[in-house]
Amino acid sequence: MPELPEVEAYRRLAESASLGRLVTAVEAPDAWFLKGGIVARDVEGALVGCRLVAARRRGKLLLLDTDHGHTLGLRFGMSGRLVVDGTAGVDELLYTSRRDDPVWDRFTLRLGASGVLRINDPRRLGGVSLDPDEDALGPDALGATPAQLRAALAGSAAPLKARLLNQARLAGVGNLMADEVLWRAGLAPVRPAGSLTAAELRRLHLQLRRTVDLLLERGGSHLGDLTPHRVPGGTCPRDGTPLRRATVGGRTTWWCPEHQTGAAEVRGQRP
DNA sequence: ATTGTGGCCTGCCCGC
DNA sequence: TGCGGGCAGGCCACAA
Repeated sequence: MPELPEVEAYRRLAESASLGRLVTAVEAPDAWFLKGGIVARDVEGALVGCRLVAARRRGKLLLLDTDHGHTLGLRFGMSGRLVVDGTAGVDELLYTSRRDDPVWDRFTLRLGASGVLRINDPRRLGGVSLDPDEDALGPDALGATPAQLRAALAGSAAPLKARLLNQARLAGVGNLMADEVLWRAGLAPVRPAGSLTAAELRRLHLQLRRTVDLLLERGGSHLGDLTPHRVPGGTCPRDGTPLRRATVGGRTTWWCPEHQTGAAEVRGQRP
């Protein structure tokens, strides 16, 4: 499930392997994969004959800039892989096939005479857009300042985790990383987002930064310390308490009821 | 406005 | 051995 770490790996791959190259053709066999009301001809018209000049990322959105001013936006859903000239951006993804079946190539750029940049996405949950509205996304989770994190959470009655997953508020955190960050910060996902004390906000910011760095280093959002324990019967790797499972913010959520503190404890009560 | 829900899509895994 | 039902989750439309 590509979250920030995977998409950053894709960005680095695109940057190292595709910049400066000429787009010679576009293959978009799946109309569903084109978002924002565009058709294959639109993408061709915007990109063929251009060179790729920058590979940027905002949250889970990969942005490829061209020298003619257009920007290609690539989304990977949970099962999309970026492959450039046969090199995949990440080794494996959780919750999807490890195979690289050509029929799952949903979008392809031909680069130069023989190069290929393509999205291989078994479940078609990703998509491609032209000149996407980057400011529809909040600040990137990588490098978000304490003030930006505070602003993303302030005044909200929504569950803390739901707010962390809201890409318009903070871009890049997905389900697994949210559980990992909250576990590390010792905060219950069901806490109202706006209920955090200043000390808790500092703790959350610190652990967000550390977790993003760690998962970037390890190379995947599924490589956190909590992830292996997000299974029936799983226990907290910190204190051994049986983990709790519930749907929070519409997603399967696992947390430790012992050390991830809830609203009751904030008010000085023990559950 | 904010918050919650369901559906998209399809491969994979479990239990029968 | 094959089959069917859950399940996974990023994102979006829609409802309250």
